[in-house]
Amino acid sequence: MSLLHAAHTVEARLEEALAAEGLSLAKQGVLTLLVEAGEPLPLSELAARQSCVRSNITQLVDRLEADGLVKRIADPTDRRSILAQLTQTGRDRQAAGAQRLDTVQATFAASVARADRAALQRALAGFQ
Amino acid sequence: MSLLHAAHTVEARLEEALAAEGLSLAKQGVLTLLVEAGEPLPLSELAARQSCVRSNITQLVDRLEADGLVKRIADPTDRRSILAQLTQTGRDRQAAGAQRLDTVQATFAASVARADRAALQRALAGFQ
DNA sequence: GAAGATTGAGCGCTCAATCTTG
DNA sequence: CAAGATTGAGCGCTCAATCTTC
Repeated sequence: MSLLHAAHTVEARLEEALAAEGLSLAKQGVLTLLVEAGEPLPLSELAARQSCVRSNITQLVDRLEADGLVKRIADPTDRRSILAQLTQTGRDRQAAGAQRLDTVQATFAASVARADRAALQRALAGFQ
Repeated sequence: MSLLHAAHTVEARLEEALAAEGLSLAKQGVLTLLVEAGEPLPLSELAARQSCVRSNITQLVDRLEADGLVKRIADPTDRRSILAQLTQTGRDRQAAGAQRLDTVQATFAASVARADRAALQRALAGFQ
């Protein structure tokens, strides 16, 4: 139960760090998927990988496109599908965001005693 | 980092359990504060105890009132203040919700090895 | 002026309904 | 008919602005 409280605290700090780049965890998540893929991805593929609903991605990409971080392009192989393509700004911003996240993550990791780390991993894995 | 994922999983299950009573974690949180207080509370007091913004409580109480679980009444000691008062339905529903939460919580607690419990508590506390 | 509550706008998420293309 | 995307409505949350009361 303190799990929810702890997660809320951690999430708030990560959001705060990303806000310095004009990003959010949701936006950074999509940008990172696109960077890792190395090519444009269909919106439905993004939804599947984020295990969320398609309409969520529609709106998220709306905002990413308004920010100039992503562009919608047609899928040559299927006219129903729409691909999300990173812009150069999007690529740069993702890298900056990842850097910010790493810093915060290191702070939290340091707060967990070495002896507790394995137990924490085990316990969290058990919740899946 | 798997912390966020685990918390999301747990939260989803708790929400699902409360949905069976037409409740949510947010609604149950406010109802529980009122039950524990044993008397009507000012909206700003609810916001303070949930450590959230006042306008959040305004809208949450709007929905609770629409559900017939809570009533807004005037504060006799301060005409700026508005008190949230439980209805009988609200009291009953909170008890039912608490029961549902206990069940789910027991399930998760059982999934954590006894040996890992102390370490988990320590680690989570360190995140505050 | 400061503290109470509310409103409007926006983010992130869900669901149900719709429209186009396969 | 099924799969792609979108729209509209709603929950839960934040912030900035407003209005009333202290």
